[in-house]
Amino acid sequence: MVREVLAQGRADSETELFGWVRTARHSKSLSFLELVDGSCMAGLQVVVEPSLPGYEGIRSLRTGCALRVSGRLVDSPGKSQSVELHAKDVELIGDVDDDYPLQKKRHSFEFLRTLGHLRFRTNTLGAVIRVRNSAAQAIHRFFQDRGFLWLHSPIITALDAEGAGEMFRVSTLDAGSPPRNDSGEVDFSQDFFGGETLLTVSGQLEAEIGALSMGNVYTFGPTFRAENSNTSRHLAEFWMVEPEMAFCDLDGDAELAEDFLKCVIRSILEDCPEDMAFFQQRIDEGLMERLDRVVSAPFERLTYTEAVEILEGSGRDFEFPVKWGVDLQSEHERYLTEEHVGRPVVVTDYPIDIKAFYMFRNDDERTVRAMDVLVPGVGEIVGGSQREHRLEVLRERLRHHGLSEERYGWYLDLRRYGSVPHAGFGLGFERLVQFVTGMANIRDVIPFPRVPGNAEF
RNA sequence: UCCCCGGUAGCUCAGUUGGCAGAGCAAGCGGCUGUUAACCGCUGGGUCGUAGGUUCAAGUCCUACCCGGGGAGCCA
Repeated sequence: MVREVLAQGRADSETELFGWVRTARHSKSLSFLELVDGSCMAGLQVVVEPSLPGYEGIRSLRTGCALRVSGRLVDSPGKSQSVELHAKDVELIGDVDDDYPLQKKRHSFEFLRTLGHLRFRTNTLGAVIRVRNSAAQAIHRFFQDRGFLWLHSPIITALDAEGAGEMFRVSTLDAGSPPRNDSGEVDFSQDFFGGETLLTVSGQLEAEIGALSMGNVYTFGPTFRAENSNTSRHLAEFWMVEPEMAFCDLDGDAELAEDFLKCVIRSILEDCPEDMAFFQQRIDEGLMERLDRVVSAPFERLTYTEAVEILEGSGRDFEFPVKWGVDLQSEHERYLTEEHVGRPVVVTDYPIDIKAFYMFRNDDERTVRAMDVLVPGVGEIVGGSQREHRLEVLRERLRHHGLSEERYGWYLDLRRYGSVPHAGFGLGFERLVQFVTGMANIRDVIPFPRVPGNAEF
């Protein structure tokens, strides 16, 4: 691979490589081919002399051609690379038609999104895919090092996770004329699973089952929301990381979230220095400084009540006025993390009426032990809470939300049989990749974005 | 779903008060003694998003629709 050759290639060694031409420069007496293979940002410069048999064919090579190249690695007299390959044999494996749409110039991300099968070949998407890979590995390593078990929560589910979002239905019924019951409603008892099933919006409830049996667990897999969201921060299919810890309160949860973000970011910086340098240089000038502030300083901790006081005292004229009891808007979160502290902020203890039924009720009975981690540029990257583990309080909360005890029977069972305080959070994997790379649009940090109106491939 | 902006050559864009459709890059051909998004010359390349309308005349003005982007809401 190019990565190996550049990292450890010794001058005067023989080597063979497979890859694609990124750029080809021909002069009268020489041809220069930049060969890339996806293993790293940089390409290897291949120098071809006219004395090589078949040199006429080399002159028609251009961006996109697939090649096998063998030759001798030598110190490069050029400025932009330390070694280069002097070709002894060049085989054209796959030619490109002359309407190849990728050029050796900057393309807009909008245009590249229309070429979902070719955009992987660009510097930026290549770097994103490598950083994404590195981030996924770092996430597993973080949890594995701490004894968390990877729990494979189901993708097809009958739970709606209490209104986390609109859901996609999974069904094998005839969409044109589904069976109906006496009252004219679709009869899902005749469906594949004998009942209505949906794509998961969260593995949290299943993770609680895991945590209350195995201690510390995490889920890491695809998640689906059928919301008609058209923003640079939302996908209909995205990956989510959801740790859940038994014998743990919100403080432990917030601590884990902070350690987690710092560890994963450090790991990526170490693992992908070239890709990160590219993002700093071409995508976001403030990237490294921002990431440094994340890994080097403690996150700010604020209660919701304190956050509201800060916002009220800011002298800012927000579009949505701040008032205790209403949820923080994007502009409020931005002000807190980007301007007030300039680092990630953990906001805790939100009003009970704007949060889900399963969150632990504080003694004041008007707030719950919920937290959001806000980061500059992206906003909410983590949302979590300590869960309500007290049977009677949970029953009361269910009643208050108009939810039936029968439906949540198994959830109540977990509180009847050896219940313990437990807590967890959900992290949007693509939002993490966005934050780490500085990419503006979430559609450019996932290989195959699914958004309203588009699910190509 | 709502608000704002945009759609002109393969790509990135310019196009003035309504008056002959433009540039750079890419492609094709030629040149160039080691290039770095190489460079230099020449050539080809257009249903101006779609459908209507106003006008002697529409890329330009009006209406509707489609698509894209930014912001908001929903959230991760």
